[in-house]
This record gives sequence, C-alpha cells and structure tokens, in this order.
Amino acid sequence: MTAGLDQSGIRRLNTSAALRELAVSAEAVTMTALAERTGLSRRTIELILDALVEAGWVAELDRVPVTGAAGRPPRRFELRAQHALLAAVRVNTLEGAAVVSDVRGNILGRARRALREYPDPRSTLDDAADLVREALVDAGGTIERLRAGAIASGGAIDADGVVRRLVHTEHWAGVDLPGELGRRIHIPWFADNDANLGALAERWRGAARDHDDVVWAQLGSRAGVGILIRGTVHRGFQGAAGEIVEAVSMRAGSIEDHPIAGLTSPVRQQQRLARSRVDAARAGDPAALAEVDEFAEHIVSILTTLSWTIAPSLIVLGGGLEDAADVLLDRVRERMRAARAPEIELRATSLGPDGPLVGALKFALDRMDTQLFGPVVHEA
Amino acid sequence: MTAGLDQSGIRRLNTSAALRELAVSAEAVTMTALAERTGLSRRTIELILDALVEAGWVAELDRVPVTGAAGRPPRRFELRAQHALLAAVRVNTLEGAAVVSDVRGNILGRARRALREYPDPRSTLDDAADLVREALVDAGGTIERLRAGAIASGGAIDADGVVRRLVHTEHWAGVDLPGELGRRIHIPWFADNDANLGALAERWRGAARDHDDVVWAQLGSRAGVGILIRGTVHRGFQGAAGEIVEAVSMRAGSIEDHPIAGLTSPVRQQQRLARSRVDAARAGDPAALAEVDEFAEHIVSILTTLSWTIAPSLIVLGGGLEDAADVLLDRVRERMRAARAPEIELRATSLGPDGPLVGALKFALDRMDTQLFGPVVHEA
DNA sequence: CAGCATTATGCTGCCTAGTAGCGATTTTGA
DNA sequence: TCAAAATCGCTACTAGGCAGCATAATGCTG
Repeated sequence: MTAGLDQSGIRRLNTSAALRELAVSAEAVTMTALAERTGLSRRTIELILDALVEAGWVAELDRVPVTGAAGRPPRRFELRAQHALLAAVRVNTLEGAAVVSDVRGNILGRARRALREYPDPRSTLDDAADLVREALVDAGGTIERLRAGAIASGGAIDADGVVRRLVHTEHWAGVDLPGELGRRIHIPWFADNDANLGALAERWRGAARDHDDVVWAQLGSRAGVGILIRGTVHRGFQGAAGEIVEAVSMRAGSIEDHPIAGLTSPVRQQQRLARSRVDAARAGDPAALAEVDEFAEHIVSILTTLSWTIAPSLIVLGGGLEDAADVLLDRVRERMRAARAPEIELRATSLGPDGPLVGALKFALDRMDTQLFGPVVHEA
Repeated sequence: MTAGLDQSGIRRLNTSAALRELAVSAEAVTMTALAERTGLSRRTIELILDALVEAGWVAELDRVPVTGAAGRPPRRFELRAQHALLAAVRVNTLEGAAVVSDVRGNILGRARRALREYPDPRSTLDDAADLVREALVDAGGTIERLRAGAIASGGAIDADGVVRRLVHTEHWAGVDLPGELGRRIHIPWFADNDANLGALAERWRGAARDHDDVVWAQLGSRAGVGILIRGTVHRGFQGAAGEIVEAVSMRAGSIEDHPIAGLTSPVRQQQRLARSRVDAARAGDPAALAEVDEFAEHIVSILTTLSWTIAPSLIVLGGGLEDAADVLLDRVRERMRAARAPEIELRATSLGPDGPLVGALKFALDRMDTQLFGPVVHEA
C-alpha cells in the first residue's frame, strides 16, 4: 500500500527536485542557486547534475563571466527541454491540427490540414497520426524522442479517452482515442474534450493564469463547457458536468441557428455571417444589437446557473466568441448582475482557436509529469 | 520551491509509511507483514517500530501463539490511536454537540447541550469550548493529547473558517471561528459549513463511501448544499457553490414554510408536524401526498440543475429529509428521470443528524493528516 | 599590476539510514 | 525428540547525504 523508500529513492526524489527547478527557471542556473532553491547541499547538486548531463537531460553551458560581479564565474546548467518531446492533435468536423513541443511546452513544430471523410473514424485517426508526424518533422525531431501525446476532440469523452457521444456522427461513439492513436504512434496517448482542454490551456498560458476554478465556455452553433476545479478537469458523472447547455436548450430552445451563434461554427461561411452581424452591432445597427442582446440573454441563463452551482472564480468565453468580446462581454456582465448572480469575473480567451490544442499539450505534460520529472514529496 | 530531502527525511517518510499502514489495519500487525506492505526491509521496520514505541505512537502487544501455524510466534504491534485526540463541535440555533475521537476517528466521548443566547457569538463559542471539554472528560482524555479540532456551523463560511453570512443573525458575520476557538482551546481549529461536512462524513463512513464527487443536500426550512469534488469540499467563489438553492427560491418561491419542509427545521414542533404529514402520506392521505409531491417538485428543480452542472456520481439527502426517504426518494427519482437529468444515484444519509459532526472530525483529521502521520511520496 | 575581497569549485571525511543475510530462538507436527 | 517453519536480533556493508577546507577564477583598489 504505502510505499517505503530506500536510498536510491531519495536520489530519484532529489533528482526530480533539481529537474523541476531547472524546468521552472527560464535561464541557465548555477549550482549554488540550485542548491539554495532545493535546500540540498552543493555537493549533492553537483553529483546530481553530473548524472543528468550524462543522461542528456541537462547541458552545461560555456562559462561566461558575469559582468559587474566579483568572484569566480559559476558553471551554468540548463534543462535540455528537447530531450523529450510531446505531441498534441486536434480534430473537428472539417480540419485537424497538430503541434509538437518540448517538455517545457515550447511549441517546436506545427501541422494543419483539411480532414478527408470525417465520418469515418479510422481515416480521421490516420490523418491525425500523419499530422503528428508532420509536426514532428517540422520540429526537427525524431519519433524516438516523442514521449506522450494528447488529442482534443469534440463530443463527450470519458476519463479513459473513449468517445461516448458525438453529435451528428454516430460512428465515433465507442472509439477508444488513446488506444487507436497508440496503435499508430507507439507512445502513451490521452484524450479529452475540446472545452475541457480549452479551460486547461487558459489556466496554463491564457486568460485564467491566476485561477484554480475555471469554466471555459463555447456557446452557439457548437456548444461546450469545460470545467476546472482545483486546476484539474472535472468531467462529472458520465461526463455530464456542463451539460447545462443542452438542458437550457431543451427548456428555452436551441440557439444553434441564431445569426450570432455562427461565431462558434466550424463552417467558414456561417462564421463570416455572424461576424458581419457583430460588426453591424458594433456600428450601432439596431436590428443587429437586438440580435446580440438576444444571444447574450441565452448565454446568461447558462452562465448564471453555472455561477450558482459550480461558482468558478472565472468564466472564459472562447471557441469564436472572443471575436465579439467588445460588444458581448459587457452585455453579459450587466445581465448577470441583474440576475443577482455572484460577481464572477468574465473574460474572453487570450489564446484564440488554438486553445484546445495548447490544452492538449498541457494535458499530456501533466499526465507525464512524474514520469518525466520523477516523484514528488507531499509535506504538510 | 521544490524541496529536496536529506537522510532524516527518508526516515520521516518511512516512519509515516509504517504509521499509515498501522492506521489502516484494524488488527495488530507483525513486523514481517509491515515490512512486506511497506516494501521496506524487516530490519528497517524494526528500528522504526522501536522509535514509534518509544514515542508512544505504537504499543507492542503480548505474543500470542497463532494456533495452527508453525514457527516462532511474531511480535505484534498496534497503533495507539489515542496517543492523539481530535475534537469536533457543531452548533446550530438551538443546541450544540461535541465529540472527541482518536486519530482513527473512533469516537471516545460525547457531549450535548442546549445553547444559551445563540445570537451572541461569544457566549455560544464559550459553550462550544465547554462542550469540547465535557466530551474530552467523557473520553477520559486530557487536553494535552488534543491535537486539532473542527467546528461545523450553519451559514456561509470561507476557506479560512470566517463566517461570511448567516441567515437571521447578523452578529455572526465576520466571526473567525478557528481564531475564536483557538483562543479558548489552544490547538489548531478548522471550520466549515454543516452541509460541506455532512458530505465529507457521508463519504467517510456513510452512504457515499464509494463516491468521489458527491452532493449532500438539506432542503426545506433550513437549506444547504455541500459539494465534494475528488473527495474534497468545493466551496466555489466566495462560497457561492451550491447557492442554487437560494436562486431557485428566488425564481420559484421559497418553501421554507411548506409543511413538509419542517423536516429540516431545528424547531422540534415543526419537525413533528412535518413528520405527521409524512406519516399521513405514507398512510395514503391524498392531501398529504399532494404536499409531498409539491415538495418533491421543488427539490427536483434544484437537484436537476446540480446534475447538469456538477454532475456528482451521488446525491445524498440529509438534515432531516432521511425521515421521509421511503415516500420521498422514489418520487424525486421519478421526476428527475422525467426531466431527463443524468441518472445520478440518490440516497438518504446513513448517518442521521450526526453527519456534520462526524464530518468535522474527518475535516480535522484530513487537515492534520501529514502532521500526525508525516509526509507522503507521490509516484507516477 | 599586485594584492585583496568575493564567489565558486573539487574534494575528503563523516554520518545517517537503508539492505542483505546469518545464526539463534521458539513454536508445530511427525 | 527432532525436523520444518517462522521470526528475531544482530553484524557487515552500501548509498547518499552534509560540512567544510584548500584551490581557482574573477573584479576592484590603490
């Protein structure tokens, strides 16, 4: 049950502490600094660094005299983040995209293409694997260095990455995304829903950086709500967390076909149409403004309910809605205040359409964290 | 940032592993068994046990030859759970109760009394402290062995244990419960809301033992929703998670004064009245049945919304509602199915009115866990 | 440009805490 | 009574941490 530790365990632990510290700092680190930050002795750090350089995880840089500082110039060490690579893919009805990053999450390569025959999961997954290989080439990396990957997809995806339900396409139900991708590219794969990964991305390097409880919402032609509780995706029973969208649609009528809802549509033409309506509203066109109001009203009924149940500290609007942030946000805020909802902050995504892809990267990184960087000690 | 570990750290870690293993097993444990379960060598376990016996945490029992087994009878060790004690108190408008337990959560002593002058926080807190002392005497323990305590109270209580809002009594707003109790009994104190602790208790040793995402709801004259996500209390922004109750009351009208709602009232007379209506419904009285239906309808509007947003895997009804479980639960289930809510399991509390008190115990235990038992290693 | 303060480097020696495993001890069962 | 089984108590050894000292490389000062 509770595992004890021998001497080699302590070394693993301390190595991981050093590695994490190296990963956190953007610049090269000296031995002394590392010793201070980990609380270990300089001697111990010296031995650990020797081993890490040997293993290829760390590079020693040339000594550069620190100008203006007395004393012998220190040895400088840096994480070789590219020692291991991660992949992220995103597929939706019309196109797919992939990125490859180092263990710091720096994106090194990209690929993007229209998907053929989306309704056939097999060919789409072939395409997804191809996209990863392309992005890997673009990153100048080899398949051996790839350690893990994650895929972002629409629909309800359970904790094991199996597609439970995908609107308009029954062929995808039951598809085991990690399993299928693992057969094509032999690394551990993880899968989650667009919206959940959007939320994760926003917290990592987007608009939700300082928040632990976050709701990310894409509302319109395509709807999805991603929930982060204590920084971790919350799916709920059978992935039902966030299904309030469907519930409200059932009660108050769907807005899939509302002109403004097209902002979140994957179809270019509908997007353009919606944007032009938003432009008109921005210019003061009364009919367009009424449409925006109507759309805001619908959004508010969902966001208010979320505020009274989950009560995140921040709600992020994404998936296309960011394009109407200037006309939409204040209207939504005002209506939420009128509904006496808790004064939860509301922002537009700062990552744009790449959000879910970036989130997939973070997802893979989190899942691999202890495997890449080693175990952690939890003190009081 | 990331803390490294020296040799004494490894001993602390291994000691905590041994201690946890001892805490988990109900019966006395042999050295060999402990060595196997922790993965440590028998020699190491021997040394650790010596130290733990010395410190009073562990007692060595008399050797009893295991009948029917060959070989030298093993030494047997047992956690002296009473080496440290924990306290829990609960206060509501009319009465207070306290329990004292050992570190395993076995309740060793109890106390209960009517509270004088509830609207005055100071005298109520004096009473609470007295109750703890009484329970301590009942447990046969001394104040020195008391290590931590927690208090369950109504109202919105923030993460620091400060009362933010308490209906009908403004005097309590801003009261720092852990601080106040700490001034009276000098141990670390923690505080949370009834409902949150009710949920925690239910997961610990009640109806939610096998669930991680739980909603505990008391709905009626007194209303409160406690939410557990990944086994931990979720309060939400400014404690607003679960405020859906108030929101629904605002929208659909309050049911505080509904005859059935009296089940959750702290006032005996209203309870009796409500129970008699439930009895009548049970006997088939049409008017009473209609009342139950009406009440169920109201509950469902709240539970359905929670199912679509938080989607726990289980909803537990408590706070008095358990007394009507037989007539109420099926009606609620049926209506939720009709509303197309996710098929989330619904149960009545199995702890009765002591739930929140037991939850407070668990809360204190969780918060003190690493201080009592030492740090933990998180492997992949 | 020599000398000093400053900072970092390689070590050696020492200590803690874990493991392996051997002979002794205590019991059961033939 | 003796072999087998199971555990005990211990010694010898190893891993990996720490303290701290002599040495090295630099900037500054007179």
